[in-house]
Amino acid sequence: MTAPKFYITTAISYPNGPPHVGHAYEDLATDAIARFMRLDGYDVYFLTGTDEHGIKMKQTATREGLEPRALADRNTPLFKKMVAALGCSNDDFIRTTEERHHRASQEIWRRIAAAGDIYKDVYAGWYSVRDEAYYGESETEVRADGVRYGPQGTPVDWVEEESYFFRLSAYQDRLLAHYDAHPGFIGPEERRNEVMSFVKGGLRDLSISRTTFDWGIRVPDDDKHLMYVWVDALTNYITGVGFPDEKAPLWRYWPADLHVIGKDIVRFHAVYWPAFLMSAGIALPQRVFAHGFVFNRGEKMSKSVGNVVDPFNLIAAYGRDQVRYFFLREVPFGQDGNYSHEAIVQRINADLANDLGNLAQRSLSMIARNCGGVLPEEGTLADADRRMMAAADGLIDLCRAAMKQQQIHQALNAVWAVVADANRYFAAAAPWELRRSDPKRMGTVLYVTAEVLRQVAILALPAMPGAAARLLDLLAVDESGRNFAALGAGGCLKPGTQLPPPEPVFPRYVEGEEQKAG
RNA sequence: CGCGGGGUGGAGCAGUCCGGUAGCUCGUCAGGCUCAUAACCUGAAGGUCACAGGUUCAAAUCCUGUCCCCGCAACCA
Repeated sequence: MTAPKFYITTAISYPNGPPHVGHAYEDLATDAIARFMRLDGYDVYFLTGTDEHGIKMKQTATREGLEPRALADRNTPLFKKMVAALGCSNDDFIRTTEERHHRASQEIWRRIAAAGDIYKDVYAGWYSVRDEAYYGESETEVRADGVRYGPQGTPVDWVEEESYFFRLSAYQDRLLAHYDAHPGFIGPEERRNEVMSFVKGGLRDLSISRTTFDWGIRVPDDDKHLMYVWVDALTNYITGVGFPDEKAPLWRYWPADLHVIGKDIVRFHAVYWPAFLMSAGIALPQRVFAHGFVFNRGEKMSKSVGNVVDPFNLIAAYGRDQVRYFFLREVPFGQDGNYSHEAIVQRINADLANDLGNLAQRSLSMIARNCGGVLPEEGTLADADRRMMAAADGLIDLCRAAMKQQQIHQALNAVWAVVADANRYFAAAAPWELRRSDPKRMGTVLYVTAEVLRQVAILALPAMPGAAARLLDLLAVDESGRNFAALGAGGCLKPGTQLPPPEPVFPRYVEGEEQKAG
C-alpha cells in the first residue's frame, strides 16, 4: 500500500531585504505541519522559496545601485540559510528566476489565454515614474503646490498604458460555488468570510501585465509585456512539482494539500490563484490557510521603528528548538501573536526546562541510580498508572484533530497537559519513597513515566526535531520507533532495556549567560 | 453609514455559535516535598466579563446603541 501524498507549501518570500521573523514564523510553522504529516505516514512534499520578480525588487536594487538579479543573488542565500537554521525539512527551495519557473509561468499564461480569459486593454491610473508604480487614488494626495504625490512622496501622473487583463469577473460564480462546495478551502473561518464577501461584492478584471519596467517574466509572444508579479509568484506552486511536464514524477503531488500563507495575501491565494487554475484547467489546491502576524511587544515590526528582529539572532540566543516551540505554542496559529524576550524565556523555562525537561531528568536519573540504568518492569498497573497511560495514548487523536485544522498550538497544549499530568502523577506516586518500601511499585511508576515521556517526545518531534530526538535517545528508542505508528501500546518501551546516562535535554535560560536577541 | 478583529482578576488569553456556579497560563502569597534543571506538588488572594439600555426566572454569552484599540481598504508585495 502506498502512503497518501501530502503537498505543502509556504508562500515564497520576497527577498528585497534580509529575512525577518515573519518569514521565519511561516517557515517553521509549515515545517512543523510537514513533519507531523510525515511522522503520521504521509508521503510529504514540502516546498518553499523566493519570489524574486516585481517592482519592489527593481526599486530596491536601483536604490542600492544593483541589478535586480544581483539583489536576488545576494538576498536569497540568506533565506536559504534561514530555512536551514530553523531546521526546516523542505524538499526543494524554488527561486522564481529559475528557468523551470519561467517555462511554467509562460505555459500557464498560454493555457489561460487559450481559454479565452486574457484580453488586451488599457490600464489607467496614477503612476509614479520614479517609483515605477501605480497607486490607487486614495494613496495619493494633492499638496499645496498643486502637484499630486504618491505614498513615497514622489509626483504621480495620470497614465494610460496597454495591459493584458485576466477575465476575473467571469469567475465570480464559479469561485463562490467552489467555496460552498469546499468549506475547508480557506482557513481560518474569519478569512473565509472575508474572501466570500469580497467575491460577492463583485470582481473586476485583473491587469496582469506591465510595460513600465523590465524585471519579470515575458508574456508569451509579446516581448513588450512582463507578467504581473503575482501571476508568476503563484505559479511557483506548480513549477515546484514539475509543471508543465505533467509526466514529471513529482506531478503526482499536485494539487497542493495546503498552502500556508500570511493573512495579508489571502486574496491572491483564495481568489486569483484558483481562478487562474480554473481557467488553465488545472486542479485547485485543497486548502489555503492564513496565519497571523507576530508582533514585537505588540508593535508591528518595521525598519523605521527599528524593532525588526533577525531570526538568526533569535536562534543564536535561545536555540533552534526553543524558538520553534515558542512560536508554535505561544501564538494560536491563524491569529496574531506577540513575542518578547520575557515571553520566550518564560516558555523555555516553564514548559521545556521545568515541566518536561525536569520530569525527564528526575525520572531517568532514578532509573539510572536505582535500577542500574535498566528500564524496570511494568509490573501490575494500578488505576492511576492506567489513567496516566491512557492520557498519553489518547494524545495522537487529539493532535490529529487539531492539526487537521492547522491548530498547532492546540496540539502542543494537549501534549503539555499530559506532561503536567505526568508531573502530578509522579509527585503523587512519590517513587523516591517507594525505593525502600516497595521497589516493584517504584519500578512501575518509573516505567509508566518513561513510557509517557516516549510518547510525548514522539509527538514533540514536529515542533522540536532536535531536542525531542535527544529525549528519545535517552529512552533508547531506535529510529523505527520514531513515528506516530509507534505511539500507543504497540510501540511501548521494553523493560530490561539499558538506557544511556541521563542528561538534561532542555537547559534553563539563565539571564546573562546568553546574548539577548533583538 | 467601507470591511474585519478585539476590549474578561497585575500580564497574556479561553469561554460568546448551542444563555444557567467566570476558566487557563504566568505573576503574587502561604504550605508541602526533597527524586529532580532554585525544578515538582497543594492551597489562597485577586475580576461590577469596555459602557448604557433591552429580552429572560437567569446574560461575559442573545438584541439595540455608544466609546476605545488594532489591521485591511485591490493592482506594492
